[in-house]
Amino acid sequence: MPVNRVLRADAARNRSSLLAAAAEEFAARGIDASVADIARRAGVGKGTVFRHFPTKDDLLAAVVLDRVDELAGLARRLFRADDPGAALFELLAAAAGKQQQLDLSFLREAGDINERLRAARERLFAAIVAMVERAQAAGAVRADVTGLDVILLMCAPAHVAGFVPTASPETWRRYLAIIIDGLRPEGAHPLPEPSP
Amino acid sequence: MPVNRVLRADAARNRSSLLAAAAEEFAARGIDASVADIARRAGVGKGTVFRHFPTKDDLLAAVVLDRVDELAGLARRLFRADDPGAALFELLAAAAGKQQQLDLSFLREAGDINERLRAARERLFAAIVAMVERAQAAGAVRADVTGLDVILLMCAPAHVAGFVPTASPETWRRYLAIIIDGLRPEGAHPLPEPSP
Amino acid sequence: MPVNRVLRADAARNRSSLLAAAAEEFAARGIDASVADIARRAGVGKGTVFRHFPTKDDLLAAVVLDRVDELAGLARRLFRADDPGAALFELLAAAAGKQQQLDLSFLREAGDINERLRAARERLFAAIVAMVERAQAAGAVRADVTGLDVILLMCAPAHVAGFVPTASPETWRRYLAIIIDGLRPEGAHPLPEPSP
Amino acid sequence: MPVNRVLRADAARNRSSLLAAAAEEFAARGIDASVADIARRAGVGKGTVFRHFPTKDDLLAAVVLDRVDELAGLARRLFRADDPGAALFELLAAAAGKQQQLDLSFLREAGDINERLRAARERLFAAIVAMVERAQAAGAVRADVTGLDVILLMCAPAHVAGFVPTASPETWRRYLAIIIDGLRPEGAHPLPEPSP
DNA sequence: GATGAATGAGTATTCATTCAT
DNA sequence: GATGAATGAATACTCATTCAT
Repeated sequence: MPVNRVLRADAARNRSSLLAAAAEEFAARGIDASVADIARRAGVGKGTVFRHFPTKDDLLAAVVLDRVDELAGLARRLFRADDPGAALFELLAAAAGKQQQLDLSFLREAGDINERLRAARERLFAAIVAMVERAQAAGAVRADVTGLDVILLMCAPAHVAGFVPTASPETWRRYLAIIIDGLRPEGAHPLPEPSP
Repeated sequence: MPVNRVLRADAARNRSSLLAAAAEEFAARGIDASVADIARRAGVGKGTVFRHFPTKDDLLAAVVLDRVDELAGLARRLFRADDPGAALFELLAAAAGKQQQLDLSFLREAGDINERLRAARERLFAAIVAMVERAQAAGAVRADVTGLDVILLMCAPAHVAGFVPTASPETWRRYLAIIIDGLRPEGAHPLPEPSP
Repeated sequence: MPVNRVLRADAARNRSSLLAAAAEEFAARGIDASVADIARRAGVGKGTVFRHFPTKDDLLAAVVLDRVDELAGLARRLFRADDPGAALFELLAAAAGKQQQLDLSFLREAGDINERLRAARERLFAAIVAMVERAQAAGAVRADVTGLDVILLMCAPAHVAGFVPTASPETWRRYLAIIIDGLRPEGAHPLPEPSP
Repeated sequence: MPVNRVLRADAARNRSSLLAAAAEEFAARGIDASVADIARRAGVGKGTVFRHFPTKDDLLAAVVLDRVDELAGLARRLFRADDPGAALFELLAAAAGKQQQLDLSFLREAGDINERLRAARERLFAAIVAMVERAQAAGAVRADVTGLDVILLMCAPAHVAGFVPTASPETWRRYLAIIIDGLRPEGAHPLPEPSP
């Protein structure tokens, strides 16, 4: 049993090295980052990657799961905040900042994903929906947008800031601010198309 | 000449099949779409792709060039419109609609691109910058955004609408409307971070 | 019929352009020269190459045939020369010079070759064998070599001179001279291995 | 360490199978031998070739390096021999024998070759030059040839013997003997063209 | 007859995944 | 458990050959 314990500690250490290395590589090279590079960056053999994550996709899912879990935790904490609008916008900023490191667009692929990831995503989405409703009730967000609208739009700042790799790594904040201004009730024009 | 013409007709048909097929494949599978798949979708042999476009990158560039040229033409026409704000927003809608078919994010790779594509992109960007300034002068767009901000943000609606493939193909219009509301002077909050 | 005549003149002109262009390309790029390049150099379409020579190999064979025919003609002329040794060495020089432009090593592939080429090669070889025997009778060539030995060795000068592309195009003459000295009776040492 | 050793044993076995297979394929099909064929002959997967040799050129270089190293080692040993002429001729025989298995003509491509191969080649060439000079001083080789001449000529026997694939695999000895007779001082005629 | 567009088999190379050690 | 060697499917691209015009 102690032997087992030690091995587990090793395995756990490897697992987190791998997650960290994968996050960095996916951020830097996109979804095409190679398993070999991730293994090298984590300082383990290629085979170890596959012992922990049966598939490259599973590794990616695990990385995303980390981010989603962090966001869901933050959402839980922010839900009780005094200013519902500020709380929502803070969550959106956190989400956009995460994406700066990893395009969460992966979220969309709902089909053959990890079950745990799907669950975490649902938790996060439910939290965001609730926060949006609270912010709308407080008059901080226009009434004609849905939680899903906000979820989708929160992916935009990192995406468009990524077009200018030479810019400051905080550039996404500028575009989030513009989008948030679009989400406010003041000066809102009627929206075409229903929310999906 | 007629003989030549006829041959050209065949080749031209193949060329446009290829451009169409490539646009669809790139839209569906991203930049990693395979030349073989494009050829198959176009109903031609693999070799034919390379006869028309010496490189996969050239094919991609040609597809994007098509879109960019159309947009640049529209921009030229809209620049003289009576309502500068409406004109700009119409151009953004056209741009977002094009992207529904092809992520123009390819635009960012300024490095080793086709010379013609670079030129067309510059033309388009210059036109957008001019339209933004005109719209700002007319009070239709907030004063603290730049042409580049608008160029970047115009890529967002197609991107986020793409996350919900089951939604109406016009869903991007909803998100463009929200972003445009964020670009208006009414209710604008000061922006963090300088424009890149 | 006159029309036919004219067309034939055209065809003949194309055929010789092609042979010339092919000789140059094969000499410059080796056996991997591309049919497209040959056609371009000859100023004709690719299809025309295949009208005249059903196969790239047939084109190569035709080029070689030209050279072999020239050599066979020279051999016929030289056979009656006064000095059998000088005559043989002159023929070898002519052969080595031809190879400078086209590696005749192609001669070896006896299998699936053009029938005409095989016949021409046999004529040439027979002539060389006869000249060698005459030169041996005259004491100009050592008695223990065969015609085939001489045929094989005559391919060496161009081959080895080709290793130094920067050298004078006449460098092969130096190595032919050394080989010829090795073929002379003076200072000949007994040969190991029978002639193949 | 033993574990590592065992793995190495496997890899080493594959590496030598590959070198052997490559030598045979390159000898049989020339430089255009395909990596797939080499892999098949070696009984390994295509990927294994590239694990051992990052490039087809690297594989070719490794094959040639093997031969060149063996020759350079022999040259070092022979340099101290009593009979300088016999020593040189023995080295030439070894070189010609090696080529029977692989046309060293690859040696000529001085451009983008492996650094190790270039170094080994220089060592070998320097050794041959020294042996030639020693043999000339001893009167075993004519004074008007250079080390480079000998280097080039030593490639001829294998080349010409290769024209008769049905002959004894030792046939090259016959042609080397003739060329060596041409290199002796006895009966030497003045050479045209300078040494390259 | 001539042309060059179309074709597809073939090439070197990459990379996720498996497995012997 | 960990390692990295082996694998082979996949990819962009070339080129001899065919064929519609």
